[in-house]
Amino acid sequence: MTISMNERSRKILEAIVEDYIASAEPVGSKSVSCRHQMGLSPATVRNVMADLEGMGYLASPHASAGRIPTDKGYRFYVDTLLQLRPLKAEERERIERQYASSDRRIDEVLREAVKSLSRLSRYAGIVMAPRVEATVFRHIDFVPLAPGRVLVIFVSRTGEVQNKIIETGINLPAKTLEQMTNYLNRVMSGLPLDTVREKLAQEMAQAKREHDDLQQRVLALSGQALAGEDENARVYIEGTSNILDQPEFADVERMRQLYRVFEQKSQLVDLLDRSRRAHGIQIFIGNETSHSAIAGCSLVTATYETREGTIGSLGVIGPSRMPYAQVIPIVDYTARIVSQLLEEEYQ
Amino acid sequence: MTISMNERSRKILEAIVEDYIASAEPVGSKSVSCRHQMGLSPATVRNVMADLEGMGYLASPHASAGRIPTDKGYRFYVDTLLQLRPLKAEERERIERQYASSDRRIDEVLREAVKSLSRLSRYAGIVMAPRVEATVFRHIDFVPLAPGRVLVIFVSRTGEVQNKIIETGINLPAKTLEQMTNYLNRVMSGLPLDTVREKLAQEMAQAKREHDDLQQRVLALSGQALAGEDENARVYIEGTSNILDQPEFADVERMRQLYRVFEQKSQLVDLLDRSRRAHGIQIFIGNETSHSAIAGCSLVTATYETREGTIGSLGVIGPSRMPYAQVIPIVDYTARIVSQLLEEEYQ
DNA sequence: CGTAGCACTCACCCCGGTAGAGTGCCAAAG
DNA sequence: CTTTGGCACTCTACCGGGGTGAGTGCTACG
Repeated sequence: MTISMNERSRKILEAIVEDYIASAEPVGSKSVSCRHQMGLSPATVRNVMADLEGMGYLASPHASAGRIPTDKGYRFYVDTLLQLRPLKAEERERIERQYASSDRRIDEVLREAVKSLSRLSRYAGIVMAPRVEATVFRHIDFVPLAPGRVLVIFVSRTGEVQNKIIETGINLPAKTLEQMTNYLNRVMSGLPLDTVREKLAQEMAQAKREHDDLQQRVLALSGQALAGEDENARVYIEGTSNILDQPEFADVERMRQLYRVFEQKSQLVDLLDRSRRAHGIQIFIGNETSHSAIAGCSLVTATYETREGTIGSLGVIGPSRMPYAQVIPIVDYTARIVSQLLEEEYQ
Repeated sequence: MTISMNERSRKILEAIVEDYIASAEPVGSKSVSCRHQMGLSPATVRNVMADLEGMGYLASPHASAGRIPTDKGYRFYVDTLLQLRPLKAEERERIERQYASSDRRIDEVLREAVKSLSRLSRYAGIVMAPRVEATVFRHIDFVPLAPGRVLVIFVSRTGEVQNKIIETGINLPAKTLEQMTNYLNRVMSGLPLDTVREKLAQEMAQAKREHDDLQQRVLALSGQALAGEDENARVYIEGTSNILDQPEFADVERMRQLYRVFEQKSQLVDLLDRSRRAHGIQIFIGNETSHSAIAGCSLVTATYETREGTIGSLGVIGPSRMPYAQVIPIVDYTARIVSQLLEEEYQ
């Protein structure tokens, strides 16, 4: 009764995880010994399986069913057993084609990415857009809509447009707004947004000293327009109904829980944000997410980035019983393509 | 065996529909005769129920269950039996408060509306934004992003912002763009979008005659930017997971179908568009939608409008077994509030 | 025309029996 | 000491049957 993970145990764990991924049914000793002709009798496999269960890699739903992998089992599989199935040229091409028609603006690209992820993985695609803070100032514009109400439009270098209507209280003359537009566009262009914020604050202080009330107000406007947006609105999800086809979600209560999570998004924001802080591919399995509502689910994520650093993350969410060997390359390649498209925009 | 709908039959139909709405269980003759003490024995009620079934207002799931309303039954109930339960002052206030923080821009207002609808009805809220064609030109802006790529921003009178990146092929000088911006903003401001389109076409023709290639190109840009957007993107849905709580969706297959519809949206676009063409409250019950995927569901919609006419529609989607008496006033009042908020924007 | 009574019909639940899959353990073989 | 074959055991899933209860349809009567 070895308590170590020798070569044989690993092979058997691998076989079980892969069988279970393929069939969604508890795997028994016999099927392992037969289908993976490794010259071992069912009895031997049974012994090993008992060990693996003792070590926490497998669990049995009930006494006389086969075994299914635990979260720990999946983790071990993903970390040390998994052999990625690289994408075929035609698959890579298919991914690339997806973006051909897109207008290369970041939100367009991300929207295509989320569609592509869900279609290819047959699970739910999930993408988190960069925080506005991470963007670079390109252009600002004030459009007076009515006395006391101004629409502020802000464009980032990558062509993202943010806009906000601000109640100014008093009526700002169009002339002042125009002058201010020109000034800001000249001075701030090309600066990262946090720098822009600082500068605005400085200029406001100066305007105050000079008792230039009008200018102070317009600067305040700009500051408001650049204020951070709703975190949850930055998450795109698509293909959630794919997950409904999975047998593990035949249970209505679990579906409900999962859809609450999709609708609420905040837990996804949390995970994608954690992923963003890391680098490259990351995998959250089941309870590792520490969000019990998505127990039984895994998240495969990757970061997308430009040469100025990581700017966001994207991935796939599906049942823990997921063909990681295929999903990981899909997520990985999508992240690369997205990075590349955005990089081109940066010039 | 009367084949007419006399007062008594109507009362009984009403009782059955309301009991079924409240309980989600087939209602039997006894419970009708008891709970609605109308001085009739179960046997009499049975006779009437048999008639109602014969006329197609009721159906029995199987021989010895009670009866449930058919689509036709709901239709009759809604059209001639239903007594609306008007909103209490506090409920109206609660709806209004929802919009207090919104920035009154149309998409903000609609986003609040869809949230409010789903929260109040406890079903899914659904809102369709106006078509761009219905809006009035307010402002256009060109932001050169890179040589050969221009971001075109278009603002409607209500402060909606649409933007699009256009590949121009050749490099348009900033000067030309600026002149053109000024010109277009002067000439087009306040015109409805279809008029703007026509005018653009005229001006392009003229530029062509005058061999003013640059100007012709910029005009073409503007035209492209005003092109219609994706229909499906105009639909907001929220609170879909509310529907999962309904007992009629305990069946996984139906949930799947429904979620496919929510994700795909095109069928909803169709219904909301039909609703928009009508006036005021409209109710689609079950198969009346002629979309079999949402069988068993009803849609309560209303149009929102300004003094210039109907611009969009909003409503609630839930099971046909829906407390119409409460849902209809909610939808109605929401549409009024939205109309009013937008009207204020129009000045 | 309304009502009471009665036989009938299903869906639902609980039961017990069975088949099948898979395990755990043990003793024998390599 | 490891592997294997054998065997008893366990537990689930599946089936068929009887009982129960709700609700109906029909008929006869006031």
